[in-house]
Amino acid sequence: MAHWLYKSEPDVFSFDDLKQKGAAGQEWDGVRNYQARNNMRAMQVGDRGFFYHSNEGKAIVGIVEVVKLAHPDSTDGTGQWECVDIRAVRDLPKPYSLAEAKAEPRLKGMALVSNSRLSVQPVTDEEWAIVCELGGLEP
DNA sequence: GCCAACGTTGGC
DNA sequence: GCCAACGTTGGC
Repeated sequence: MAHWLYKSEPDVFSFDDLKQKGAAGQEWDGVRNYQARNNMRAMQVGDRGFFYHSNEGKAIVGIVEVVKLAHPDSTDGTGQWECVDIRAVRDLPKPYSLAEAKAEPRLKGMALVSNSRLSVQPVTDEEWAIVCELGGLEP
């Protein structure tokens, strides 16, 4: 099962906001970047991902799960943009900051560190395990 | 608030 | 199809 990372400015839409949406989750709309869209097209229902707060917080704060395959973005009039729906699974017990990720040699290749502008990123299994562990989750 | 990095646009 | 100009993102 593949892993992902979603970025959001908490001022606009935070992990708490996603938790409010409950089990049905939230359409991850508004993404207007081809790479990010392609990543979402590759997602399967049940794929887990990290939820990252940009600007304010700058940390991975929670775990999310894909609940609906990529479909046309309802906020898009052109039909060329798609998105998945995601739901909140749980908080990361210890939010894992960008500064920590940058200082962790094993995460040098992580997209969050090396390509910070991509809003929906793939996460390798190894990166997933490292961040979960350092974020205080049981293996 | 500044600016570097990146993606997109549009003229040629 | 190249590339300069522009807009946006996001860290600092």
